[in-house]
Formats: sequence, structure tokens, C-alpha cells
Amino acid sequence: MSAISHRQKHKEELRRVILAAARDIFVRQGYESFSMRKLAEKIEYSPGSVYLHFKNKEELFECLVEDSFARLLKTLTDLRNGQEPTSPVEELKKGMRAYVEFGLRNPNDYRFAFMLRPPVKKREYKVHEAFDVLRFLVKRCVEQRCFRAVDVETTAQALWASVHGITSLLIQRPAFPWVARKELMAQVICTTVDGLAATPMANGSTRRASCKHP
Amino acid sequence: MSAISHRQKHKEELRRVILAAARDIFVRQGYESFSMRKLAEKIEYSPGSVYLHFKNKEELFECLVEDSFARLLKTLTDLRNGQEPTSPVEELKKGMRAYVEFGLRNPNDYRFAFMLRPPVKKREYKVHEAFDVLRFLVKRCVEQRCFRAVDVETTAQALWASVHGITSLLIQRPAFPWVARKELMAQVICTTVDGLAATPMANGSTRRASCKHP
Amino acid sequence: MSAISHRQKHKEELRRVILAAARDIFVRQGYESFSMRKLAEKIEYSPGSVYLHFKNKEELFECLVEDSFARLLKTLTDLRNGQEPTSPVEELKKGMRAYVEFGLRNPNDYRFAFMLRPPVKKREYKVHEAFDVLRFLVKRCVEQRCFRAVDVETTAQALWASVHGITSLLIQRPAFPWVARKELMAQVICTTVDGLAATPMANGSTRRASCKHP
Amino acid sequence: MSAISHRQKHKEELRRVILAAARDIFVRQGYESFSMRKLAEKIEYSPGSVYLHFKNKEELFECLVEDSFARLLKTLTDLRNGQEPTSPVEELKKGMRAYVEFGLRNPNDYRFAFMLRPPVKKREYKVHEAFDVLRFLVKRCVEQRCFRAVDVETTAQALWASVHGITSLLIQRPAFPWVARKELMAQVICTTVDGLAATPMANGSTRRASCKHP
DNA sequence: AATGAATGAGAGTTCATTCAT
DNA sequence: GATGAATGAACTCTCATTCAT
Repeated sequence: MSAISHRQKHKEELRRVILAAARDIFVRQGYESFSMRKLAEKIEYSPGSVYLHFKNKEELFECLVEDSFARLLKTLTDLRNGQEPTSPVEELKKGMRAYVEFGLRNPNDYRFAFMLRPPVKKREYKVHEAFDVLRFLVKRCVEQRCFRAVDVETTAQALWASVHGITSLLIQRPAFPWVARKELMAQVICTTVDGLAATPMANGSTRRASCKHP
Repeated sequence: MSAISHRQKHKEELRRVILAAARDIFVRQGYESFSMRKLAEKIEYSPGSVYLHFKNKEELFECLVEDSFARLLKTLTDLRNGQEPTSPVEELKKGMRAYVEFGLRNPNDYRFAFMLRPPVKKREYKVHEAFDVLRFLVKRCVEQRCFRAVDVETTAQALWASVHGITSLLIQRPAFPWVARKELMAQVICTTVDGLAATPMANGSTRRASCKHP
Repeated sequence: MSAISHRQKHKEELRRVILAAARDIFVRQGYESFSMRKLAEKIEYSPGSVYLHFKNKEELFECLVEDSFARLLKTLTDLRNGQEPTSPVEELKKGMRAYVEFGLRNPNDYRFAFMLRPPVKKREYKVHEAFDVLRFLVKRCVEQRCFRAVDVETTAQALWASVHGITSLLIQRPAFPWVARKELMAQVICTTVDGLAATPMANGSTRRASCKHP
Repeated sequence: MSAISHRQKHKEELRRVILAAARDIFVRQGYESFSMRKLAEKIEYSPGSVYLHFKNKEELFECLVEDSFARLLKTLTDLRNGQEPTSPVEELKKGMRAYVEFGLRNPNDYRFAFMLRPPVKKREYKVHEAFDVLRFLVKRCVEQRCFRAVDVETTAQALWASVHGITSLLIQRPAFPWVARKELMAQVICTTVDGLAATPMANGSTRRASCKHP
């Protein structure tokens, strides 16, 4: 009993070790130059041992992607739980910020989820789950008339484009002379969201104020 | 002399042929499964011959990237030439539309330029050249007070994020149930740009009107 | 005691299960693609478990060969028991028919016994046992003057060649446009045996008649 | 010019070397334990070099089979050319002897052609070509009334069985206490062929005489 | 300028077998 | 008695690259 559970534990632990090492190689050296052998060497096991945990390279990769998506999803859904609700627009902004911040804090995850390879069919639904969160937030803004009568789907997709754009660029082009991340993120989110507001601001300064702590 | 120039011509021609074939394989079969051998086979030369024109695989790849950037740049700079100038804001929008449309019309070029691999140092400046165009357009909007007194650099970067976001997502995730590309592009561009306008709109309808032909 | 014998039973049973599964894989997937792992998977035991019953792959294979030989031998020796004896020549023909029919009905056994791999030394005696039966049948024909004064050993070997030839060809080359198996077997057996008869036939028709029901 | 032809020569030579080495390994160590690496090592080239001459292991194997068949066929067809014709029956016997002798003199070839692996579809026709020779010889015997009115196809197949049987057994079971090969071959051929003769012999001795030098 | 032969390295994967538990 | 983890060696095959010709 204890022996079995110990083994079980060890197995799970090793699986995690493998995934972590693989993620590291994938990200550090690029998908192309990842190899099962390098992975084995890194974890100091024989090449065959990896196959005790993953059927093949492809399955391992898919696992990494799934994990990354799961973490992104958890981050997004955790937002709603355990917090006093504010306005729908603020919630939306918070969601967008959470998205970008997740990407910047976990660039490997974001890479696996959105940047590394064209998605295979069976993985597609993961994207939908993440997008659903955003769509919901937008929908509420429109329904509660915080937004003009924009098309929910189009708007949600446009907002996704914006947050994905800034996230992926910041991750992939760290050498570019970006302005401060905070300002940039605020600019992206406020500009895109505020433009959708139902009540046009009377002047620009107000608008900018609302972006102070995005 | 003529013989020499003929040879020169032939050499350049062959170089072009190699690049075209390489691009084709990269795009059709994916980066991972590209190989110098397949390339040689495709152009019906020996593997060694490729090395007479490119030092190695890496250099060849860099050439492809450069070409793609060059085409993007040409598209953007061509905009300004040979057209009666309208308002700075319209020019900016036009530039952004041109950027997205270039990506959608030449997904391979866009992939090479921005999506395929983390950029090496010496390629970095290419991105700057492209970004300079955008910065210039934004700057003019600000200088001519079409925009509020936003920070030019921050704004330009935010706008770049938006157009890159929509372009890369549309390219990489063709299976996603996107709304019509036109609407989406319009939404992205208008939402982000109009929110920057100096004169706040009195109501939403006006704003929407300005998006009719983005 | 009972517990021990139960264990004993179980052990023998498992051994049989392993052999059966192994034979099945060998035959269905070919010798080359047999593996201890596949075997273990098929019987739903761990790879290591197989080694509790067989020292290694080689020994397991030898067991299969032995079993196949045993079945062939049993088929041949069963012939003599429980049947009214006819003429020695008929008995010989019956033996040859039994040999071929065994091979055609149990191609796997025949393959293991004679076709799969060059025999190792220690397995050699099995062939002798089977051949002994044939030699005995031939010897009786000669001793009882049903046959001309041919050399028993030479004749027996020649007859073996004939029956092995037709059996192995039919097994290994099922795609060849064979005539009806019955006719072919009859032809092989009659032609080779009748030619040895002590009393030359007066005409062909008689001879053919004797082949009607070979 | 000379350079090219030298290269060509060298290439052909190397191809022959590879085939010879491969044949040797296949036969000495068995199909299962043949490997491209062992082959490369044997010829003292890198593993990759073999692939410059053969697409893969399968193709190499097929080449060996084809070559072996070609040699067998050449042996059989050479028989008819350049020799004074004797009786059809003698020709048939000569053909059968040639078949067996080819197998015994070139056991590797015979193994590749008939014993090593179940034939693939596209190789099937090779067998037909070889069999055609035998069928022709039998047919002539029947047409010229040297044989009784036996069915040509059935008879040819039965004769094939006999010669294949003795050839394959002698090759595969060298440890068996065979009688002298000559006697055995004679016995097999005479017994099977003489039994088909149109004019029944008056006594056994005559028949045996005809077998003295089969 | 172009070739084709060659290589060493390395890819993913499977294997028979062992052994602590 | 049975397991599952582990390994080292082997497999087929592809690769980028070099170099004599």
C-alpha cells in the first residue's frame, strides 16, 4: 500500500520533472531543436525512460500545451471568484490585464498556448474556452449598456487581438525598445475599451485619468 | 565581359530560384521539416550547389526573412507615394489597414518576418524600419492635434500591438470562427484609433460612421 | 498442499497461455515483429512475468518449436493406432497424406517445425523422430516386397522431400495459382510412391485408378 | 569523361560490394538480425552511405531477391541454348537436376528466392517465370506422348514440389544424416518422372538403369 | 560553377532483459 | 509470484555540411 503509493508519487513527480525539462528545452532552444535524447540527458535518465511516461514526442508536446492552457484558464476564471464585483467595464479591463500579465509572467506557457505551432484540431477547443471568458465579459458590458450597441463577437475578437498582440510582441521581441510595460499595457487596454464606452467622455483628460491604474 | 555578366545574371537568377523554392518548402511543409536536401532536390541541383550561394541553412533563412521584411516595408512606404494626402488620421488608418492586409495577403512573408523564430540581433533593425513608418504616422496625428496629447512612442507601440495581434491570430488560427475579416479589421483599427482622437465624438453613431470604410 | 498444487496448476496454465499468445503473434505479425513486450501486453501481464516462465526469448521460441513437433509426431503416430491395417503401401500413402494435411491444417506448426529458422543442434533429434515414422513405413514396404529392392534410407528421404516440398510451397506461396490441393497432393504422393511398386503396372489407367482416392 | 565513367564504375562496384555483404549477413545471421548498421560496418562505410545506393532496407532486400531469381532463371534458360537436344524426358530431368544443383551450389540465392520471407506481391511474377520453364518441359513430354495423358499443370506443380523439397531440406538441414546427395537427387527425380512415362517399364531394373546418371 | 560521394552526428523509437519492491 | 521502472544497446533513417573531382 505505502509502497504502491510511494511509487505512484514518484511516477507523478518524474512526470512533472520531464514536463518541466521539456518545456525548458522547447523554449530555450526552440521547437525545432528539441529532442527526446536531449530531454533524457537533461533529466539524467535513459532515452527509453521518457517513453514510459509519454507515448512519443508529439504527445509530450500536446501535454505541455494543455498544461499551459489549463494554467491560463485557471488564471482567468479565478478572477471572478473571491472578489467584490465592480463595474462590468472594470471587470473586462481586469480580465484583459490578467491575460497580458499571465503571458508576461509565464511566457513559456503563453508560447506553448499561442505561439509555438499551428494548433492541431483536437487542441482547438482549448482556445475557445479561453475566448469564452472574454466574450462573456464583453457581453455583459453590452447587455448592461456600459458599451454602445456593438456586436459582441466582433468586439470580443478585436479585444483579443489587442491583448494577444501586445503579449506576443513583448514576449518575442524583448530587444525592442519598448516603453514601460505598465504604460503600454494601460494604453492598449484603455484605448480599445474606452472607445467602446456608452457615454462618450466629455474630454480627453477624464479618459486618461481612467487609465491611470489600468 | 559579356560572358562574365551572363554568368553574373545566371548566378543571381539561381539565387532567386533557391530562395523561392526554400520559401515554398518552409511554408508548405513547415519549418521543422525543411532540409537543404529537399531544397536541392526541388530545384534539381546537388546539395552542394546551394552552398555556393548561401553559407549555410541559417544564412538562407535570414535571407528569406530579409526579403519578407523588404516586401512589407515597400508596401508601407509605397502608401505615401503617389496619392493625394487626406487627413493624418486617415493616413494612419490606411497604414494600419495596409499592414494587416499585407499580412493576410502574404501570410508567408508575415510569418517569416514576425512569427517564425525569435529574431537574431542583426535582424532587429528591420523591425525598426517598419515601426518607424507607424511612429511617423502617429507623430503627425499628434503634432497636427488630430490626436490628444498622447505619448507618441507609447501610442505607436500600442497600435502596432493591435495590428500585429489581429494579423497573427488570423494567420495562425484559421480554424477559429472569426467574424468577417473586414468587420474585424475595421473594429480593431477604429476602436484603437478613434479613441485617440482630439475631439471627443458627441455620440456613438458618429463614431461608428467614421468606421464605415476603415 | 492443495494450495501448492493450485499454484502449480496456475503456473502451468499461465505457461500455456504465454505459449499460445506467442504463437499467435509470431504467426499474425511475423517472426521479425514479435517482441516480449507485445507478448506481455497481449496476455496482460508485465514483461518481467514472462521471464518467470521462460529464461529468455530464445527458450520460448524453442518451446514453440517443440510443441509443434510434438503435435506433428502425435498426428503421425496416432495413424497406426486404432485402425484396421491395410497394405503397407496404403499405409505409407496414408502417412504421407497425414503429413501434408497436418501442415496445411496447422501451417503455423509446420512453419515452426520446418520453415522458420535453421534448427539449433539440440532440436535436431525432433526431426529424426518424425522421420523415423516415415522410414519405418518405407522399410515395411520394402521388407514385404511391395516395393522394389530400393534403398530404404534413400527412398525415405526422397519421399520426405516430396511431401515437404508440396507442404512448404503451399504454405509459403498461397498466391501462386495452384491446382486443387487434393489433386496436387494425390499427384505428388502417387507419382512418387507408385513408381516404387514391385509389380510394374500393365498400363497407365490402372495406375491412375489407384490414385483416385489417394 | 573518364572521370565520370570512373565514378560510375566505382559506384557500380560499391553497389555490388554492398549487395554481397548484405547477402552474407542475411544468410549467416538470419534475416532478423540483419541491420543496416552491421552492413555498413562490414563494408567499412558510414551507415548513411548505404542509403546512397538503396532507398531503405526493404529495397535492398528486394534487390537481393531479384538478383537471386535472375541467376536461377539464367541457369534454367541457359540449359536449352547451346546443346544437342535429346529426348523431352531427358530434358525435363536435366532441368530438374539443374534446379536442384543451382540451389545446392548457390544456397544463398535459393534462400533469398524461396526460403527467406513470404513473397510480396510485386515479386510474385518472378516465381512464375521460373515455373514457366518447368511447365514448358512437362508440356513437351506430354505433347510428344513421352508421358501419359497427365494434366500438365498438376504434374508440373508436383515436380516443382519435389525438387523444391529436396533442395530446401538439404540447404536448411545440413546436419541431418543425408545419404549421398547424388543418389538422393537421382532418386527424387527418377521416381517422380519415370512414374509418368508413357511406356511402362517391363521391370524395375531397367528403370533403375535409367537412373544411373540422372 | 557544379557535382556526387561521403560522413559524423543525431533524430525518434523499440527492444530484451534486470531487479528492487 | 508478480510488478513496473529502468536501462543500454540497438534499430532505421535523415541531416547539414564538406571536398575531391
